[in-house]
Amino acid sequence: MESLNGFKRSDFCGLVKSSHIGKTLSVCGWVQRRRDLGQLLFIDLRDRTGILQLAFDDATARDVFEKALSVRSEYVLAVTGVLRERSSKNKDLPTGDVELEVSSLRILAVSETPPFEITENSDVNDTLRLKYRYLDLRRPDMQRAIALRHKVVKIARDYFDENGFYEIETPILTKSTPEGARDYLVPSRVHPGKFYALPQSPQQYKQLLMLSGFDRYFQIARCFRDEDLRADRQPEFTQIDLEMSFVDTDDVIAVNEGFLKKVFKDVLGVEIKTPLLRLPYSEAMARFGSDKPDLRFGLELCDISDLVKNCGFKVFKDPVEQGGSVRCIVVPGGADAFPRKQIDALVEFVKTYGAKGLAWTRLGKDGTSSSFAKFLTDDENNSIIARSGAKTGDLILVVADSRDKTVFAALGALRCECAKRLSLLNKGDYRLLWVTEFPMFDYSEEEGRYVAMHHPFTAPLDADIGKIESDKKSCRAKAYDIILNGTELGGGSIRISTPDMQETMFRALGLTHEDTHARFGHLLEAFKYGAPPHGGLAFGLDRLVMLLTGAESVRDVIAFPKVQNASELMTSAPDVVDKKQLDELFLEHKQKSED
RNA sequence: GGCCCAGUAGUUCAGUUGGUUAGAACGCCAGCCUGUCACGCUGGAGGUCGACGGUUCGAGCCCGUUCUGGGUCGCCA
Repeated sequence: MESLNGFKRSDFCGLVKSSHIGKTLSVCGWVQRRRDLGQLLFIDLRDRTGILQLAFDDATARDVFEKALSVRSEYVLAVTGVLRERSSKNKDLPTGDVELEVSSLRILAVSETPPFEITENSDVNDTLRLKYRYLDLRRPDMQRAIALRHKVVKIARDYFDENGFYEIETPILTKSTPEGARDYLVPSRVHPGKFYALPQSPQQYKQLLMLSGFDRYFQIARCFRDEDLRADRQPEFTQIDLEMSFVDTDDVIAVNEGFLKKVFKDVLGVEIKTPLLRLPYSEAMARFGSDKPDLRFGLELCDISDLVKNCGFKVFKDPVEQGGSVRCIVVPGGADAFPRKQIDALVEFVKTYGAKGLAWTRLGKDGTSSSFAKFLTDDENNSIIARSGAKTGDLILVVADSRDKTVFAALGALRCECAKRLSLLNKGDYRLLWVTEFPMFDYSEEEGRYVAMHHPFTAPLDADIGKIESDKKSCRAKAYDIILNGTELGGGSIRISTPDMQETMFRALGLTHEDTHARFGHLLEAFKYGAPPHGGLAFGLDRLVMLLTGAESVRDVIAFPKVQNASELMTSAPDVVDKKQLDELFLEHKQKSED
């Protein structure tokens, strides 16, 4: 192996231009491919910018040529030579007009044959990719994703700086709070038996920074939640987190629309029209069955409860009587697009969302078939078709349930599934919107009480202040989510900024005075000293980058992600630790408490 | 915690009704080759069919359990 020994890189491989022809260049990188023609040898050298062809000629530089013969895939080279025009050009390569005639070759590192080829969009299974993540990251598409992620972070820093935000770090070792996700806990050595929690978000700290008078804060914040993973959910993730003083909903929305506009322009060259659409939560649910609607296609929900509330079909009639609803979507052309077998699959699909079944009517060109028409009168059937706007060739899909929540969940998911099956989702189509006026409270079946839908520091709508304790069900919050193509990109709220209101909120959540003060005493105490009205928002950086790159999982835009069981395949974290480490944390505590 | 999908050579996959010695492509190794660029040609090496158990005269294939990875429901203020 050789050292650099005075070698200085003059250029990156992928950035070499035809205008450099005749100049002596020095480049370094990894061997992508070797083509041995006998007395002529080509090596494609790769760095993060791209590929440059190196040429070795036995006749003109025998020593270098013979050295080059030993080179294999992924060896690390530093070479110097004169750039020359190729006799035959490669149109597929940005540097395809030129090649480097190598006069000096240093082999800086050898490499074993990698367990998979380092190529664009390689189709290797995730286990292997993640075990050798450092090799996976060499692939050009991964390099681009990570570079794009850097660019988004850079835009965030520049944009929020230009708009008067300070970047301020908040602690990683912090205090566990109830409400919300499971915390990751870190045992304290100095305080045996006590634990830090890793932050689920910097929520309380950023609010306190507003109280401290910093006016505008942002942070590229690592957050931790000990919950099960999904394609768009990692236990450890990054937020672009921000908070502003003396603002209401419109102010927070405006500054963040500016940020999104800039990101889309600078990263994708896409012009986003602002102000963005805003949908109240209730309308989003009624029209799309979701608080994160995908607006790239229609298939809107239609409420037919009133048309079937007196019908003879118990499956429709009973849910309406029990306070639920009957709703449908119309799939244009669905009568032909979805044969019986596919409809059966859709029936199974909605069951995973708790629906008991899926009723349907196919308005085929050669006649109508239906799973429920025979139970209704002609008038009832016709009124459903009229209300839904279904035409010949369409398919009507109906979900009935005694709980609206289930109807929305099933139909909301079903409309996305149908869109996917009909290929209605166009790449390059970016539909952003705000969902606003979320309910303040959500009833938790598990806990048998109302919990904060957003978090307990969220302020109610001015019009609903009186409902916090008296009418939880219809009390709305100054909370807003930013949605892109059916994915929640971020969310935030205007916060409660007076101790009275905060105490009222905790009381409404059924927390005792003792609980409240043990867990949030610092916040309540702080609010006594003059908090400005404030609010903010946090973007999921991973999700934003995922959508910008077109990746299907946040794993593809995180350098070292975790797998579904929250372990990391490369390092095998989490892992057992030495007994000595454990004893320091727990044994001494145990002995003390036994004394 | 539930449901669904996948696991065969280094990689991506094929493998018929359960039947002789498990195949292909790429990669790897060797030889030949002066204009390749997914170089080409010739030859070669390479397999605990994820693991364990069962059914069977016989299992990559059928059954059970389990492990690993993925998707998803619950969960994720």
